Amino acid sequence: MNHQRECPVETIIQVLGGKWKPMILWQLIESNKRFNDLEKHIPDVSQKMLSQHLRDLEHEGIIDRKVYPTVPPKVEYSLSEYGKTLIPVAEVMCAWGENHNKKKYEAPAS
Amino acid sequence: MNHQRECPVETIIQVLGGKWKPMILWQLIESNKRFNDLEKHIPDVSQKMLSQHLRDLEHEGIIDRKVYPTVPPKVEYSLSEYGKTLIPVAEVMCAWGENHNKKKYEAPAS
DNA sequence: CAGTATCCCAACGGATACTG
DNA sequence: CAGTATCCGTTGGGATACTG
Repeated sequence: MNHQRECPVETIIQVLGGKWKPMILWQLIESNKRFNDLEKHIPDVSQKMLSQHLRDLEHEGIIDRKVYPTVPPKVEYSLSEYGKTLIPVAEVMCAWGENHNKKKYEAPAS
Repeated sequence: MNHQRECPVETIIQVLGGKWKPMILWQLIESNKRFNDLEKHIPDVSQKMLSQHLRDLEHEGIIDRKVYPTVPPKVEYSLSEYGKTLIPVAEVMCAWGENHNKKKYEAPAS
């Protein structure tokens, strides 16, 4: 591990750093979902940002997008095999974040 | 672990999500440093952002700031005990990011 | 040395309207 | 249904100048 210079903690922050990306991730870890499903499960997300974040994650290879050529169209999003490598990392991040929030709530030093 | 709604992956992304914060972290993991040292070791960071990020990290309890009341002033930054809990998390994030970058370089699919 | 203050630009994200 | 296009406000961050 190289801590001196180009350490790519930033990389994963960019991949997960959109406002709704972690939420999208958890949703797709839970089960494959259609665009509309994601909208319903993620309150307050706009179509624009949902669409944009989905394309970002797709381009990073994290999620798969399957289009069924029907009318009306059906599109299913799922976590890719590669995307599954993110799960343990996200769990670790999540655990730290949970503890951090708890700490802030208990001791509102700021 | 609760993956349905408020999962705090976002929390750690906020804590580490400034442009220079991961770099600052690695620097302070390596050794305690003064403001000027950090400037030297982090090329291209502006005084404004270095100062701002340091205060952010301090307020989150990640780093300690020790002022020596000398002339000229001397200020030493260090990783707090609590901040050290971030190290293993950052290592995991770093490892995934490193692999992700390598993958992109090998297979420039995009 | 270790910062602050100010100005400014670019990126992010929300609201709304439109489409194959 | 699953998006895209446009507009617009907010925030993040760079450049420069100044200070205890």
